[in-house]
Amino acid sequence: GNNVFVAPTVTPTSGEGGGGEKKSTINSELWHACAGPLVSLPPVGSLVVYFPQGHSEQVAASMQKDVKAPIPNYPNLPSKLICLLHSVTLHADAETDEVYARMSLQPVNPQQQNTTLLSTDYGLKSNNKPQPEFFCKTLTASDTSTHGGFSVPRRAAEKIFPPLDFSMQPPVQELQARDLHANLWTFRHIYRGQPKRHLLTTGWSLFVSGKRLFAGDSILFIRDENSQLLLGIRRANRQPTNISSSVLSCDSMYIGILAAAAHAAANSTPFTIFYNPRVSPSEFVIPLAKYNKAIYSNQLSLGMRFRMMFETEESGTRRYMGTVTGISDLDPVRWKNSQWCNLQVGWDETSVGERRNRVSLWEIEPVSAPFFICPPPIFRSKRPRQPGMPDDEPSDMDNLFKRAMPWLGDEICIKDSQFQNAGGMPGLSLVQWMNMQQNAQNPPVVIK
Amino acid sequence: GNNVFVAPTVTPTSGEGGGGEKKSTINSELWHACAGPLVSLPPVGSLVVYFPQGHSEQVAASMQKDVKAPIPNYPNLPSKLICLLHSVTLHADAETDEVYARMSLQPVNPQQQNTTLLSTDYGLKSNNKPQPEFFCKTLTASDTSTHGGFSVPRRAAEKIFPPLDFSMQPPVQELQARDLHANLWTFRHIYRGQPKRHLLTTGWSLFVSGKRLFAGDSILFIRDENSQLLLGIRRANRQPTNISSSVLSCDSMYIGILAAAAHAAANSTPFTIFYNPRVSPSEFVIPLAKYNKAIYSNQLSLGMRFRMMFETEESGTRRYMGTVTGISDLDPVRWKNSQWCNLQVGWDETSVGERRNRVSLWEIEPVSAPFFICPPPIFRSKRPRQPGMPDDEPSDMDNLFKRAMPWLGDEICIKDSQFQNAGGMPGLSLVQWMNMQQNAQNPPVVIK
DNA sequence: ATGTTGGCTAGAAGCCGACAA
DNA sequence: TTGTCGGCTTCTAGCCAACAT
Repeated sequence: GNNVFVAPTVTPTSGEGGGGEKKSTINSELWHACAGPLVSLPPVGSLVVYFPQGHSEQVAASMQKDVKAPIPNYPNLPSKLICLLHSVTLHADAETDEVYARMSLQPVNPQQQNTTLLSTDYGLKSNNKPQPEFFCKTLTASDTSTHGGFSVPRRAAEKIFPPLDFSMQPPVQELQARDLHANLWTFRHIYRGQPKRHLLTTGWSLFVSGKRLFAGDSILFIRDENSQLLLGIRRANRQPTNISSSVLSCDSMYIGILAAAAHAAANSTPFTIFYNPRVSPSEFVIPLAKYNKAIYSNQLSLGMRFRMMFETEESGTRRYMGTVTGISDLDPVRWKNSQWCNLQVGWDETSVGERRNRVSLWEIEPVSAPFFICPPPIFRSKRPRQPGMPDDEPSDMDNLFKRAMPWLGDEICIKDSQFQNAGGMPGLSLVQWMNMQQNAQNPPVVIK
Repeated sequence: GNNVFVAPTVTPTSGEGGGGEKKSTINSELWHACAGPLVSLPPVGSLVVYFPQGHSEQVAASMQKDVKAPIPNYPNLPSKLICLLHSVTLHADAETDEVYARMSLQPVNPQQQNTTLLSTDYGLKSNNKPQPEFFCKTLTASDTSTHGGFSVPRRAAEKIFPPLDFSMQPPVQELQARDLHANLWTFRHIYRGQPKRHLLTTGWSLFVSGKRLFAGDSILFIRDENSQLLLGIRRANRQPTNISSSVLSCDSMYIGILAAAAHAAANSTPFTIFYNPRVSPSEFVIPLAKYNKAIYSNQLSLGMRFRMMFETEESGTRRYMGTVTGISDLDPVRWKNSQWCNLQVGWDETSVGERRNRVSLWEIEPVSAPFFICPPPIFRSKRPRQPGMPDDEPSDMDNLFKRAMPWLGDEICIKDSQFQNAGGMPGLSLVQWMNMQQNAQNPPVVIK
């Protein structure tokens, strides 16, 4: 194809405009490994849809508090903003290793669309980056106790760690791995016991106490492209971290988010947001192409069946089946006609930990296609799907879409200042698109 | 006097309006001991002057970042707001034990002054609350090392701790003290060694590691009114704590503060702020009476000599002499005619750690009085003042002011809805006062 | 294949007075 | 009066294989 220039999602510096928060030197593969398999950041230079409501909910989730407060209305702040994504930098909290991304967004002013709006010459999301070799293990009580070391899953040790010299008795080596802040950690890796197993001994307890890990937290190791060992952590869903920064009230935080977005929207100036994938209940910066694909391709209806990806314990993915049980605004007063999490859903398997009961249209894969009532059997996967098994290949529906509407692919390439080439709907100007949004808020929705 | 009802500065609940941040169960004496001897919170129900600029600077100080960013202008947000102080609750950060206060402020709308604006029937600042017995010690290397315990200053142990049974050999007892979160800490208190000294042994190291204390940090003990032992900590000025909350950009924080204040000012609705006394470079919520006393009583001039209180190492106070070297806005663009920190000053003693080079008029005590060139010798303290000695009794100038203008006392009592009784200038209505503020921003200033 | 436990040991934590400052 | 140190003791951290699941 035309993927001659590959723009990395991460820009190594963050020194523009309002920034200066902190320089990003984070390894991108490690960041994504920590963020989880479902998190993908929109490519720099592309158009995205920003939902202030979802942004607020991220703040709400990081406190343990609901919004519903005497927050001023921003009548000029719509429930969604189309923005140009200027930059994305990856970060990790110095205290907790929590990963987050800093994005600079510039609201697109319809009047300016024919000027040099899309002056960045390209923005590309490479979907075919190889998933790096990695493993993820949830720490047991024994792993975190002071009594011993870390028991390494056999597969993991053989896949990720440098091979041991098995002529030694017992086989031992020194392991070195860098964390998100590029700090080096050293472990003694030994293969011993009856039956034999891989263990990390000396150095392990320093790591556990240094990172303040507890049973239930997870550790993950990956090898980067230079086959250097990297390590990250994921904490269990403990009580929200930032009880409050002791310097800023929750109210001010909410207001700050909304005021910043409203001001940026009014002036078409860039603003800065933080996206914390493991705190946010749902993404709130969506590639415009993904949004359009979902809104204009899916026949949405009550009772509709769909599938949706979730993350597994071991950082894999699997799909769950669900049914749309309601279509309504999450906050009909403040965010009327927002499409962010406006679907109430039920799940086929109620078994394991409660799943979200509100999702957005672009998060789900309808099982009834807009063009076929049921996909022809020839497109179905050969082996029967097993519940609980990893399910990583693209879904049948994805393939269907790609055949039916090749212009809606996952790869977006912006080559000039034309709206439609930046992810917009084909044949529509941005002004037309936004008029559609205002006049008919849920265009192709059919309520049975 | 008429101090029949004594309103505590702390309201035990915080469940009003936009609140719900966290319930405050903090011991007021301990909070103030941790905050330091110079921190006094305005009484609930009184009028205060709020400086958005100072509030911004508190946020700036808690990050390591200057403001100067693409922050929208709030043309309707003046450099100072007169507010009714609805509530004050005391808090302590769960992670760091940092103390801070949550204040609910309602901007006073001049049009409403004759209505039920001051419906709270009183608001009283009792200045004669006895300073509780306390001591404060900066931890040494030995105190924080794992090699031993804590060496208790002799005076401190005898004044604060329960008396030992000196018939025992050696005298020992178990000590229990609660921290700001009401957690109980237990220490073995022993009097031994050659020469004899008070030590905390068993339990001490748990405390040090639990609170993550290092040499240079301070610990303080007080006895509350029930002679229960309480303990607090004060950290040395390490790098700012909240590097950023990983969920909110600095920009949004600044904007949030300003937008919240602007919205509240426009609608005369309450808003919430956090005041962190050990982070803020200077108070930004000033009792209106204190402000007026300073603005209308002090003949301000370049080269003026003054004294100002500072906190000592051991949490005492002493005064330093200084000279006004300049009068200018700290930020003439954004905060024109703000009186917050608009005095540039130099200090007589340049010796110990750099003192602030910008202060506000209400923080200083002019040495040349408006009524006397030099106070008559009869008012002078009998014993000569020694530099470096604690200096706790009211200054001569304070006494002079109290004799000359008894209505400007430290105790403010609001009995009805009259502006002047709530701390305003005698004989002036609030509208007149605000007009003065707008027309002649620095009324009695004389530039030589 | 891997979580937990008892046994053992090396080394850190921690109590003490000596000795300054 | 109190900070630091050497000496000594105690106890936990931490390595090991056995055993259980």
